[in-house]
Amino acid sequence: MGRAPCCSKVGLYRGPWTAKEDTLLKKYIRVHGEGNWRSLPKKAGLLRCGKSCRLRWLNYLRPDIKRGNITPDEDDLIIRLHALLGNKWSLIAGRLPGRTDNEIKNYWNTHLSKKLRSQGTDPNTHKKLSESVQELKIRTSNSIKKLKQKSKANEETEKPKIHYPKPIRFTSLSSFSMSRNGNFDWTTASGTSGHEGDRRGFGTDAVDVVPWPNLEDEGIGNGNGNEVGFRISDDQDQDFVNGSDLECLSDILTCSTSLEKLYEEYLQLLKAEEDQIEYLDSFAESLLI
DNA sequence: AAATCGGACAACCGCGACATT
DNA sequence: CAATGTCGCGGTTGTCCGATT
Repeated sequence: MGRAPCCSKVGLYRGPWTAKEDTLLKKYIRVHGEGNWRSLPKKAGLLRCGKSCRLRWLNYLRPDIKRGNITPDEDDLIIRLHALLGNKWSLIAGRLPGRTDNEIKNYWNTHLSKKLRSQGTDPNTHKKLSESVQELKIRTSNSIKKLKQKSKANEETEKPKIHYPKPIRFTSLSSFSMSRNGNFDWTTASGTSGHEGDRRGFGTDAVDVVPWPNLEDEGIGNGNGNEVGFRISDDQDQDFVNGSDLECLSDILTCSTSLEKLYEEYLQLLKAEEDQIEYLDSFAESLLI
């Protein structure tokens, strides 16, 4: 249950601080020191709430504040610390003398997150965006392989059926993103490719591909519980029993061979990074002590 | 020259943690 | 132990200002 906002009191100023207010605040703190923010405004002759005074002092008036000109070294440090600590701006600021949490937060939101994105890195997870996409592609091809096997089995046991093409509903792989907690963001996955006109990869065939977060249930996942992939929805399985569907799949499966190679390389990279992650973990612990 | 847009950053707000009564 | 007060944090909003149309 939240308390009433302290700045809603009638008669208190809000918005940008004037030079006069700054002077009053600095003068008061120089004499009496920081703290007692609740009573400070009254004593200092300011018509501001204590929170506002505290913020103004910590983020702007404090004498030891460095302003602007964040160096490439600081850039790098912020990125590394963010990778370790997440949005713990005060902790990050604590490692950067003269920088405030607010400044770092703003700098992150306006500069660094864009910089990382432009480098193909997810600013929330610090993982390569292409890796996320690659993983999804691999899982898709695995799903299709399974489906192909299933279709073959069906062919052997059932008479061929004629199925008319249905409009495709295939979500664009390139539009996935990772959320802060490491899950994929499916809300962005429909978008432009969700309409009937977009039939990339599957020709005119009817495939309804839906998010499939529980790959482990099918023995496909690697057991870490964080995987997301595709499955072809059950009610569409029958659409794959005719030959034309499988022809379309062959292109994808050819592609999946090279994806398997890429996946091998990816696993090797992961292995190589394990040592580095171990080092970073111990570094993070040292920061939090 | 005016309008619009977008980046940068200061300031606000809600809430949780902790301290005090 | 519960109620209340204070502080600090992180997310969001508002405003300023330069660039672009």
